[in-house]
Amino acid sequence: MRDPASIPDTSSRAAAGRVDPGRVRCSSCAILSRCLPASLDAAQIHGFEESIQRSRLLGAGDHLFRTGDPFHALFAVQSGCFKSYMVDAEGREHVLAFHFVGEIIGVDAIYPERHVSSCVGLAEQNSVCVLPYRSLTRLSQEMPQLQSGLLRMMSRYVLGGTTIAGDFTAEERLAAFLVMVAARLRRPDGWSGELDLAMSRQDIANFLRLAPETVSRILARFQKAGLVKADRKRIALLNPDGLSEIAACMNPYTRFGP
Amino acid sequence: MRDPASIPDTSSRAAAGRVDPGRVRCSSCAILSRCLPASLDAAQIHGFEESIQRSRLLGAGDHLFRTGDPFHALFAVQSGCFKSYMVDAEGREHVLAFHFVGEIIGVDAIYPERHVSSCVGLAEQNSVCVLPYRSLTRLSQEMPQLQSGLLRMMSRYVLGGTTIAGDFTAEERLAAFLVMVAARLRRPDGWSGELDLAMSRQDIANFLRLAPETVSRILARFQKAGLVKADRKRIALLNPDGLSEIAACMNPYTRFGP
DNA sequence: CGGAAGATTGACAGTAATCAAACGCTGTGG
DNA sequence: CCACAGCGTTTGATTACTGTCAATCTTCCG
Repeated sequence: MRDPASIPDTSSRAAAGRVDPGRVRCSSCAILSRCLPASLDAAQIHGFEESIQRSRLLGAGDHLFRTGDPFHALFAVQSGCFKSYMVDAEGREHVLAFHFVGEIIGVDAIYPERHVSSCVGLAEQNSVCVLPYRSLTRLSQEMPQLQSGLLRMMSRYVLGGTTIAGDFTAEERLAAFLVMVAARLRRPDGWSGELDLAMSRQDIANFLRLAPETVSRILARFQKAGLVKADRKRIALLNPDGLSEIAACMNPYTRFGP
Repeated sequence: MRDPASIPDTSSRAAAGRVDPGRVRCSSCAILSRCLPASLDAAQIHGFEESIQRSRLLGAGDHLFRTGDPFHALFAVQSGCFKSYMVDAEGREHVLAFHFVGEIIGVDAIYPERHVSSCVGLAEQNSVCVLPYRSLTRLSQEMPQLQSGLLRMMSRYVLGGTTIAGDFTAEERLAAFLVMVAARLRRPDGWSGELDLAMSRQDIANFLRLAPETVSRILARFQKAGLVKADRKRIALLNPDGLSEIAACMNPYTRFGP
């Protein structure tokens, strides 16, 4: 029933970025606690809802935006997983970030007022809330909590960007990646210890500036050491503490987190 | 007259972070056009001045703050140059960023409300304006331009952080570094083409995740190719276009800048 | 003049990339 | 139902970029 993976699926469902028929209702959203309006009170959340646009649905391989597109809005991930990447002059792909549920996409485009990166959905189904930037800044003028939330959110992205940038070994980076993804995928209502990654080995490699073969090899090494059990995109963290120890050097999130 | 470089100079001048006797006067500041209040009108700048604290003077090796310090304020570099860095569990130093005149320090500490990195002055004399964070957010509520400026500034840091993070060769990273520093050091009133770097080879290496020997070697290679003329901390860019070409792959700043 | 710190240059080693091939899913078509 | 392509992943062999170790040189001060 599905098109080949290499071709964006636009036949059996609406075109990429289809507008959801229903309006956005933050107050009844399952991920409100992890989203931008989390710090607002009920009345403010209502005002927030009024200002944001409907959500967009994207299949695997559908683009949210591409390098050079004008910047109008931030996006909050409602479901699925996204990848921000740039292709350089030599044709190499550099993955800048993965975006999980509750995270905000597009902050790097505020200053240039244009998207410097491209963003694509990775999971079978992905959806975002569209947060028009003008509305956001206008609302922030009236809602100190929203302004504060925006600044805090952006501060996290500054921190997150420099985390993987450091001079670490391949093992350290991959261990940190697994620990970090586990932390960001963890739901408040418990966690089985098993990750279902939406991204390919190639994507992971491009994010960690490694070759895909190296990712496979290190994953095999981790498995032999009893740290993980990796089966394709299904990765179980058997010994999270062991991984954290390998990644001890980085991850300021966990050291100074909330 | 100066103490050895390894020992913070606290004898011949006041202690690190000495408070400047005069109050801050943004309206007559030489670097206003490159600083946060640039987008404000005269009346707003006056209000801004009232809210910020006096400036702090730091000698070479003096710390502005250290990992773990509580976060109270952002800092705007008035003169000199600063280095933000972290020391990991293995004792390796990772330079997160260099901060030049007009740039803002401390944005990564907003979210954790604690400094995750340490920040040290590199030049002989360095000074910052202290921008208490509470005052900034309060002012931003009244001044849309200031809020906008804050968000734009942070967006740049998100972008800047991911620039060097990519998978590039040592040559590409060093070339990009030189081009980037030149761009950030350039004054509106022309530029001689000569850089006077405040940081050591070791600092550059730690920023670019290279060994200091590699920095020296590549610099020698660039010199042999007629791209630069390097004499210790004095580096002349003889062929900026050639360097830009080597660094073509990165630097979204220059591709999508203002 | 002599010592110390940083920078440079050289020799060698190691980590990760590249090249190459085989494997295992998944979906297709006979 | 099973064979076969197609793609991503895994594994192996080799290469090479960059790091490490070591020595020399320069500059700066005492």
